[in-house]
Amino acid sequence: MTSGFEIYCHSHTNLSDEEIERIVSTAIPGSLQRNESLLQQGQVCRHKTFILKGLLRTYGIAEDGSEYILQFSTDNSWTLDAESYHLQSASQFNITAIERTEVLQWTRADFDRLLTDIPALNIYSLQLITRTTYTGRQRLFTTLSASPEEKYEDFVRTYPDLLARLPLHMIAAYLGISLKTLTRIRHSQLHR
Amino acid sequence: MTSGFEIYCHSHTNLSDEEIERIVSTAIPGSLQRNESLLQQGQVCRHKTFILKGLLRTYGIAEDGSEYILQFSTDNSWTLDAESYHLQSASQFNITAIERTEVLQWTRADFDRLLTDIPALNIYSLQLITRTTYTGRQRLFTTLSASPEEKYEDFVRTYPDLLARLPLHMIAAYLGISLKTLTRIRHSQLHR
DNA sequence: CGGTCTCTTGACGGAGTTCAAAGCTAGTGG
DNA sequence: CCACTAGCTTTGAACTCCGTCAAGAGACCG
Repeated sequence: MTSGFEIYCHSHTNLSDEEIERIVSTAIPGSLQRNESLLQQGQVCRHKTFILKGLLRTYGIAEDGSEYILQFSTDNSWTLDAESYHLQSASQFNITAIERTEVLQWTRADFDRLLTDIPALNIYSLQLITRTTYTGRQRLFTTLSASPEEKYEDFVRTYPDLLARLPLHMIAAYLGISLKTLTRIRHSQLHR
Repeated sequence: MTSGFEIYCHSHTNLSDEEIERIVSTAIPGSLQRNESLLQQGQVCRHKTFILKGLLRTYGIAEDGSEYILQFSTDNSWTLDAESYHLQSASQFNITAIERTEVLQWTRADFDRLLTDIPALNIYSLQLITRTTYTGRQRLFTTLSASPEEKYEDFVRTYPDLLARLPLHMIAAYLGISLKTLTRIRHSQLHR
């Protein structure tokens, strides 16, 4: 059986078939219902997760109880709370399924062993974390500098495919604006 | 001559004296006047930079010309535009000295060789980038969720030492609020 | 078909921004 | 060493955009 993960590895890494097979053999498959959580605030993030299909959000809860979304993760990408995973500390964030989601997971111990044994995986991991840093910077700059309208336009440009799969209030929670403002922007853009 | 860099390496890494010496021997020392730039928007970031003493800011310019600060970097820390450095692409950001600053720099080629040859340096680099990712997340969440007042309090808590070294308009540009609002907050906090 | 979730809209209030002016400070050059 | 200037900080007035509250219509799911 050739899974989506194997196809992904072939096109994004230099891993050999044997290496991929070894990686897959230690993976734990799982699936999440809509609204089911992969990780909750206060828990330790014990797995590295690859998303075969579906949609997750990583979010934190502000003091007043409102939700702010740091990241959406969809098909063929990785998700975890890096800090909690590496330090085995309590996570401040939640990761929850927006749609039914199929995942592969690795425990820290298993994945560390793979990293030690497979140099190509190590290189790929490094690329990944580097890219994460870039997009994070970009996101921070936009969040700081852009107006609500610019943020929305940027979101549409960057994630056109997500637009249809997300309720508006989550887009608002991602952009850091109120639902009201988001609706207002969308309304004003119709009349152009 | 034992430089601040060597002392730093001893306390923060597992590098041996010989390794440290090798690293230092390929470094290019430099110094920046107040307001002098290490990197300007559009240039390629050709060096990895360690700050011996001083204070730098990394910032971007929004479309309307205003400045937003992504990061302050001070004594015994590293700075660069990671994306520009790794991809040798044009940087979107500027890095400029706030105070007179003494640095050590390595070219990409030299540092890559060091990384290949010295495993302990590799491990340290990985820790560093991992920590960068954490703080970036934290920053994003605060930027999204906190009120201007909370942001300021958080800044004071996190960087008490920087407070005295920075003009207020830079703190405002870091927090993403107007100078006016920052003054108002500081004023209101006096009367408590 | 009933209920929950989602989206839109209106009225209102307020926090933050912009613009402008003026006092203060510190660094520079004569 | 002093005078001067440029940059820094504060403050005021007016405005505007965004958020909160509230209500209602529509869509989707069980």
